[in-house]
Amino acid sequence: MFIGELAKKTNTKVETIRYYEREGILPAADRTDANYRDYSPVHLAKLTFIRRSRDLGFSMAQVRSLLDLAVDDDQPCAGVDAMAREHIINVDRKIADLTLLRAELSHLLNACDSERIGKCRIVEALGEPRR
Amino acid sequence: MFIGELAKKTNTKVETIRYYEREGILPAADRTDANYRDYSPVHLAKLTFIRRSRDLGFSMAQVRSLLDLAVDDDQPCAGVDAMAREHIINVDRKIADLTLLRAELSHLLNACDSERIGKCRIVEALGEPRR
DNA sequence: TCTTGACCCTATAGAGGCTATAGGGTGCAT
DNA sequence: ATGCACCCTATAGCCTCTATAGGGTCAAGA
Repeated sequence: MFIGELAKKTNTKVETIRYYEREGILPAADRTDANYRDYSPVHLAKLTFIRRSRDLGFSMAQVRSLLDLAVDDDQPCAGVDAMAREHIINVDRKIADLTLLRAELSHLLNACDSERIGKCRIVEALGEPRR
Repeated sequence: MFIGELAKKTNTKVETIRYYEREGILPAADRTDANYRDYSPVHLAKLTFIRRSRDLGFSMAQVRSLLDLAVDDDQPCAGVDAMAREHIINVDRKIADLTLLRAELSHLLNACDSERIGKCRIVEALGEPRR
């Protein structure tokens, strides 16, 4: 399949796919006589993996090491597991922060409804150094 | 406090602080006779807020607008109200996204039966197109 | 057969948000 | 007075894409 089809299937911009190839994160595809990239189902799976990992908030470097871990059949679980675990901690912290911010924002709305502008404490809500 | 101390306290690079000042998102500090920036606790809270917000995925423009809400002079209620409402929608969407992501990550963890080496399905799971 | 239009190619530049480097001043301890 | 860690400005570069310019390829239709 050509790059456009791969792009559609993985919901990725064509330019981004070429960028991934330049970065060496997606293996180069075979070329047709007309020098078109010709992708295989393996590329599709790998790119899907990359995109999904990026969506889940892993950095390029992390995706790289996830891919490396995937190649090594011996101990993939421990490494991948550890990365996911660490990531979950971050996500939980973010959800907590956003919930705080949300509360302050809706407080602001209520203050407004009661005709008196309340003090906005959004900075106070998130302005404290983390415990 | 000087810029280095502020940097340490907020886990921010000195260069980044100066960048925020140039961008007008963090107010300029007073200067000492030697032209050193001299920061107050107010700067500390504001910068902490900025960093947290950025970490939560708000763009610079969004952080700017959140900070505008915090200017507690009597602004026209309607404007503040509309802005706060908009941000709440945004925050709710972020919370929903992260909650989903959290579920997926913990699903990933479950897919890893670490007792059985070589049977890790995390990698497979990431390579599947999204249902 | 010739043209049109959707695709493909490379190379390069730009955006957003930092981060690093060069070249130099400040201030305190030894 | 000499180090050394810190501060200053100005400018260039990095990361992850995304867009643009300038140009080939190919199937379908006039």
